[in-house]
Amino acid sequence: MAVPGNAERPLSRPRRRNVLSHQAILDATGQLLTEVGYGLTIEGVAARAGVGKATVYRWWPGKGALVIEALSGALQRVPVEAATGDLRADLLTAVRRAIEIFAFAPQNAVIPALAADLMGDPVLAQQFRDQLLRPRRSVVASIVRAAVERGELPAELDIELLLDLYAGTVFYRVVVSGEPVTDTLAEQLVDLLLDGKPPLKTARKGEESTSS
Amino acid sequence: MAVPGNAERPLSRPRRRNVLSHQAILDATGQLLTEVGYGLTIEGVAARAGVGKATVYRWWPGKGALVIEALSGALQRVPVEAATGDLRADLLTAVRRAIEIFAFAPQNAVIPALAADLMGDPVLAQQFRDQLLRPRRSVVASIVRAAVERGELPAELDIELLLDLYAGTVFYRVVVSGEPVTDTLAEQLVDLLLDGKPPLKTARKGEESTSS
Amino acid sequence: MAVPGNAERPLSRPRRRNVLSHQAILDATGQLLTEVGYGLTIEGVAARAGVGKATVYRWWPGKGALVIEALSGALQRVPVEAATGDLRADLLTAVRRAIEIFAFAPQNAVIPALAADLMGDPVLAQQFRDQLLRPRRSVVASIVRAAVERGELPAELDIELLLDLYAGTVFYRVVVSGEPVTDTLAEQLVDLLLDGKPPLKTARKGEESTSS
Amino acid sequence: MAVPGNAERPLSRPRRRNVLSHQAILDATGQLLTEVGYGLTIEGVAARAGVGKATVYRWWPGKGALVIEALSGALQRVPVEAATGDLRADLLTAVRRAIEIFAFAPQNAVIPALAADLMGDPVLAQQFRDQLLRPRRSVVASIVRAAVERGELPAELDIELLLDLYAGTVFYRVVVSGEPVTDTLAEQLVDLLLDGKPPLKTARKGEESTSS
DNA sequence: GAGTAAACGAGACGGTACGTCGAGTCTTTTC
DNA sequence: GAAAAGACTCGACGTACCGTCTCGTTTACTC
Repeated sequence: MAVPGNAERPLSRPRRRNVLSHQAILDATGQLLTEVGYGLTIEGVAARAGVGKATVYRWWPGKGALVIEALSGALQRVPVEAATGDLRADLLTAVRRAIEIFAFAPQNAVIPALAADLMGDPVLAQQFRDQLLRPRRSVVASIVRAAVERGELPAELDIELLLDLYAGTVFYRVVVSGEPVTDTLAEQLVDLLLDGKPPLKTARKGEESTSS
Repeated sequence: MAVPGNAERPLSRPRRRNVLSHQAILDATGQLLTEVGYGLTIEGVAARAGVGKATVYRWWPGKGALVIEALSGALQRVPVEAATGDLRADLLTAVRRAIEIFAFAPQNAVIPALAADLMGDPVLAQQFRDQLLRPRRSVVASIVRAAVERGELPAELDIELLLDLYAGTVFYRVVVSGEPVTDTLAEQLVDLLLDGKPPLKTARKGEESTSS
Repeated sequence: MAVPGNAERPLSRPRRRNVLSHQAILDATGQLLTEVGYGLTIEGVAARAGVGKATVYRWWPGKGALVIEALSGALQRVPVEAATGDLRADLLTAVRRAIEIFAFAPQNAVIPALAADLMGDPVLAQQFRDQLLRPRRSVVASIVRAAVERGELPAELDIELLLDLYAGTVFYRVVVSGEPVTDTLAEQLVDLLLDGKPPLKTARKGEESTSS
Repeated sequence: MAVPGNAERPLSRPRRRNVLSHQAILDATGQLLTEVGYGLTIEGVAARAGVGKATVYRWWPGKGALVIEALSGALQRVPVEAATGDLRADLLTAVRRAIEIFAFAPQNAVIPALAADLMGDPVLAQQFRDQLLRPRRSVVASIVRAAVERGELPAELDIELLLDLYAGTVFYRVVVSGEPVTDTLAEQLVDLLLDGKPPLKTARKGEESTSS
């Protein structure tokens, strides 16, 4: 692959960047995301990071890309819970995780705002899906795929759609319909996806609601 | 419509609003929504409507409320397709309708952007749900409720969740995951919701994709 | 002239402007001119005046026009010394005045910098000449013209050139050649202009020098 | 040069001694002076010269010094017209030369801008006068001095002032008063300086005007 | 049908942030 | 060991909108 002898030399573009500034910008972005959400400004990030605005613009085309990279960094520092091998339990964990992220995490308002920006910028959308979405989806996808291989689920299962079903429902409740998001919801979703059981208005257990 | 005499007399307050300006503002908002989307500005609306900015602010607290009212007006001018009584067919129509709105309508990017604004403004969220969401949901809800009463669906069916399931999945595909939104998706969703059939990667028919 | 009945209606452009802001901007400009000279910034002027930048740009196209107007206001507050009727004395006063302005006034560096900007902006040049230059020149011109009418100077005297001769010499010494500007210079110039006496290296009296 | 045997290696890289870079910088400065005038930037010069900004700053303290040196180089390549020995003719030539430089040369706007910078920087002023001004002035000064020695002009003539008189008048007309600069002006100036004739509004011959 | 008070168009106001440019300094890489 | 390349902080640019606030001017309700 590489030319023998000087394999480490990046011939095309060395692109020297100041690692300290770079990290300070991402840290400042992370802080401001929790403080003011997606309404943060590049000017504010630069000031917080002790950096010139131009330095931010040199490396990121805009707020969206910057936020995605900052979230991506935070994401990688969150450990992935190990799969137990129990499909129902693992899927329930995944749904609860989605509920946690979309409904209760402190910066849960960031994702909808960011998502809205994706609609008009395919490049940004690609970056978002590659850096933020795919890593998380692939964790659940491999759990489901293993179950398929064990014969617990149909061979032709549309795994991507399964993922969209539970994540989309939770997301939509939080962002659009405002219906309550409780742990019962997680169970209803798993029952539907694994057993085809239609969602019933059974007695609810936890009654946490979004409401924010 | 107007009762001759004093039909337009507001009961409580001498709300002497200029009906022409009011409508001009809503019209301008509608035009700008299709032209530049949710990125429209109050300044632009006022200019387009031939109206002072203060007149806009006098009647609407901000961009969100204005857009909701404009969309609501447009919504009322769209006729509701009659229910056939065939549950599967009517539900399929509803899903296709959601796909149409979220994925293919010219201003489909408006809803996510507006939704993002709802996260930080409960009053606006209430307005959105009352004026835009509930009317559409109640159409489908009554279709489903009729089927429940006919015994075609379980008595305890969680209708709200059913609505969130298909709408959320479509919305999430368009806005977040970017997975393709095709007519096959509509059939998969209906199969799952009515028959509990897990979504399979069967041969797809229509292969329209979102692409935006 | 005006249509009877509504004579007071300004038909063209009323152009409401906030007099307080307007004056605060000019005052701030004047202060900053003495403090930092022509290197002042619009941003600094706006901040000092407690005004938004846009307000400055609304009424002035740029730094040059703003500075001219500020200087013009200051100029009008300086009383014009009365002509004595003694041509030599009055002209000497005028030359000394030019020396004062170009060589010793606190903001004497402003005029050259401003003048340099005039070279590329005919509109600004016109404004400068109308508002700053002409008022001062016309004072001296009328003194000289009176002397012409009394027969003390030739009827065909090129008064404009006379003005350029002494002002230009002083200006050039200060700005370009750096030669000393003393009171002897004033006398040499008057001797040359009134009597045609060539400038001699006579014993100098005052030996003030520019040097700044 | 230093290394024996392969002294002819200038083609490999813009390397080594300053000579190549140095000249490239001066050339680029000259080009940009004619293209954009004194508004050129160090960044632009460096880019045009194919040189890093730091290289420019290593050898020149700023834009002013760089421009002076570039102009000085150009000046030396202009041949000095020989003196005829006819004082009036030679002086007329000198005045016309000043008119040419200040009013009609393509970069005539450079000198005022540069001059404005001199006001705040005595070191730069000294450099300007040594490298640009003195060479030209000494040419005319020696012509006049020769006439003094021949007895054609008074022994005590203040030659420096004479130079400032005509150069300053021309400069001032172009930069400040905007009065027309024609060939008649040259004759009026010479008449005044040599014969003490006051400037008259005689019929003008050439009516070229500055207009810039 | 006159008086009057609101709502109106127009747009100026103090602000915030935008994204760009250049200054002058500093660091890394290359020859 | 000089210098190319260019990243860095800083500050100002001129623009766009924000939401508030006068201005006179309609208008249409009240008396």
